[in-house]
Amino acid sequence: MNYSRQREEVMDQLKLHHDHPTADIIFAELRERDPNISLATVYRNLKLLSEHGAIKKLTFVSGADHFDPNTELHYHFVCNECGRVFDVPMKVAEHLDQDAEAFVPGEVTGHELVFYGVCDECARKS
Amino acid sequence: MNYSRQREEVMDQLKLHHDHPTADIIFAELRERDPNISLATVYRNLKLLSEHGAIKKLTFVSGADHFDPNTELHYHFVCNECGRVFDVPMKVAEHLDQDAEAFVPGEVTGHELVFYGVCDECARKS
DNA sequence: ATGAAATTAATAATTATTATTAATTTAATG
DNA sequence: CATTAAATTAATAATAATTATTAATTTCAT
Ligand SMILES: [Mn+2]
Ligand SMILES: [Mn+2]
Ligand SMILES: [Zn+2]
Ligand SMILES: [Zn+2]
Repeated sequence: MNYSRQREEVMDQLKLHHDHPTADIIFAELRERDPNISLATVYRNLKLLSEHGAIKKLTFVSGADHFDPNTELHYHFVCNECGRVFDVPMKVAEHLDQDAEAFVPGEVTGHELVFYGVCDECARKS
Repeated sequence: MNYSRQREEVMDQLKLHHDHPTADIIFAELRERDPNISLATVYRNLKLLSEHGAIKKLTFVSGADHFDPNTELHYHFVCNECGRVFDVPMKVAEHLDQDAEAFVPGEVTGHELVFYGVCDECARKS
């Protein structure tokens, strides 16, 4: 993987976020500093970076994928109203993979845990 | 929600599955018995049925949504090679929602837990 | 400096899903 | 049973998210 200015920009911009942005958000932000960068370039580099394990792709029940610069195993909370994605800094249940292994026709290498609910802000509105 | 023959067919066909099919698989199967059923009808009814809680929509890291006639809370194992989705009949960790609540800016109403790995069949092939 | 391989911007294509619409079906009511 | 308004359908168009194509540019080992 050669160096590219655009890839570095994508990585740097994502690292500024703690709110798990989508590709189009990163694109919109980069466009302000680099008005020639292409949306396909943002998608391609987010894909490459996640395939190389430099970032993490997060897929939830609907809409576009989200991206996380934090590749440590940790959990997320998704608001069913506004769709925002929050980190859940609780202790990771490492034992889960072993627990599951006994019930699975294969080898378990990891897990993802997502909590759903309504965030305080949305609860206040209704 | 009025009765419709097509909706009943979608529900019945999904209930025959233990392998979490996608909309296009249900469509292909129904077409054999009912050659006039439309793909949009399958999508619309899967959406309606899951909104009414009669079935469960499952979204994983890539590709199309999967559907599950079992609405009880339970976990899944996805093979990273073939993409197949297996049930994981381990005990459900009900306490997780309460554990998470302390770390979350909102109210947690549920969670989804997905295990990833390689199924035995795919492991044998490589 | 040279040149092969990698990357880009622009755009086309693809995939999964939802929306539109005119025709048909359902089900409540007289 | 006949009437009729609302729900549903098949067919198809449209949309949203993402990936592929391509010609031009950039990177980087030699
Ligand atoms: Mn995170
Ligand atoms: Mn299941
Ligand atoms: Zn919210
Ligand atoms: Zn497999």
